[in-house]
Amino acid sequence: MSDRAAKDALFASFGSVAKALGNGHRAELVDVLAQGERSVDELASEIDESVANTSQHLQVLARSGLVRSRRNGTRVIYRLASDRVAALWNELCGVASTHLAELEVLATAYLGARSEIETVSAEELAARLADGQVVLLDVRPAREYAAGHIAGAFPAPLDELEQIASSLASDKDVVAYCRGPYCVYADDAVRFLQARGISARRLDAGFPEWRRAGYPVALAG
Amino acid sequence: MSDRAAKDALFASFGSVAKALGNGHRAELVDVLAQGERSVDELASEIDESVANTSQHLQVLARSGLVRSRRNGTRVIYRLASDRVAALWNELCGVASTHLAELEVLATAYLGARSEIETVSAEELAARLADGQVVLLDVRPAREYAAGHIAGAFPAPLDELEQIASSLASDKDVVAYCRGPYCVYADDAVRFLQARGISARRLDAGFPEWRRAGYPVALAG
DNA sequence: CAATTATTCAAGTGATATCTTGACGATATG
DNA sequence: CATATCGTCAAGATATCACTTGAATAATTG
Repeated sequence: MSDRAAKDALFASFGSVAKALGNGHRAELVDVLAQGERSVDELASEIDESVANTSQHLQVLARSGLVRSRRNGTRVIYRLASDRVAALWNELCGVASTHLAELEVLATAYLGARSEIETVSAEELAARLADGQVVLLDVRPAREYAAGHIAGAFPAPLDELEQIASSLASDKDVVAYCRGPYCVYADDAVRFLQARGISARRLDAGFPEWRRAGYPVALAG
Repeated sequence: MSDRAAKDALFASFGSVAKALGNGHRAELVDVLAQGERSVDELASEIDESVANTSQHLQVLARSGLVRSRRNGTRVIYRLASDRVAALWNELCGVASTHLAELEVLATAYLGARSEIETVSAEELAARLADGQVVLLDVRPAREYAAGHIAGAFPAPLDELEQIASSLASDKDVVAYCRGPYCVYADDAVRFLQARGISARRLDAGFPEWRRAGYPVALAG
């Protein structure tokens, strides 16, 4: 093989990994899988696609090494190949939001105007958690909290937020977090709480980023 | 717009950035641009593609925000939009090499067996440079050295390596570096020096990674 | 202003991706 | 073993991608 052919093959191989992420549905699959492993069926309903199509997208991700699968009874469970994949996804989102002007428009269309939603950095949150002056709410679906959450966070899935809101001590800051910076859950929670007179902020990242940054977590099992 | 349509559009937009990297030629363009800005013409000959095709690939990269261009006389000069793009590319290569089994085969086909080529980490190199016990050779093309190099490195493009080799003091360690871990130049240089009885090692990264890691560099202008 | 150089554009062709549909395979359960 | 569930496979329609070719445009030079 000539040098050029070998070089082309090498770069095509790097490219194939990017190509695997280069589809909205597959990107969303990676985003969901960053929260924890899922069956094909669950993933399909999460991204609102058919099972057959979802399965095929998962196989594309698997062929490029980004995800792995195992069988559990009649189910096949997919997971990210490693934390590095989540880190890559995160970096990709960061680059996109930095350099792609249209992204802000699309994010606003999906998430709503965020001007009134204050954020907290991971660093600040870690410090305030240590002080015990903040109530931290994990507003993701219950199973994601169960799979792992920020140390000290309370489970507060959106459909239970009403009851939880009534029991919040008024002398503490409330912070909500969810899957990541482009997830609606925390925004929805903050707006909900603000509407009831509770001032709340959102963590500017999600659980996966928090964990990768080495801050304290509580993991399942 | 429904939530689902908005969400699809958002993730498709993230995916579009990955898609831009999801082609071997575009990946190679990003790899070259990580060394510094280049004209379309230069890039085309670097990746052995037609100018028209290269131009079109560059426009794909530009549309996804990964590169920018400016005109200089009759030439159009492209550059990476920011260091974050190089970091993303680096992370992508890392994930690919970690999770894609075929990559090792392809890398060996292009770079040759690396078993006899010892590497040095950036950390170790930085320490030994401070001691003054190492001769550091930048074996990239001259213009890349000129655009910026590791502080203390000597220019040693491959076609001048013969003369340089004869003037190397024998009481110092020799380390070569080039564009990155998948660049042949440093491997070729180490093999060349070894064949003349000079024991040499290669830096396990390239100049872009060194610079991003915050180690000392000398930049043009 | 004509000629030159560097780049982009537009059109066309073959290859690849995406999604749908219906059939098939694997595992568990009565 | 029959049946249900979950996932994958295979085939086909449509859209998009990659590359080539030749023409068009932009800036510079004589």
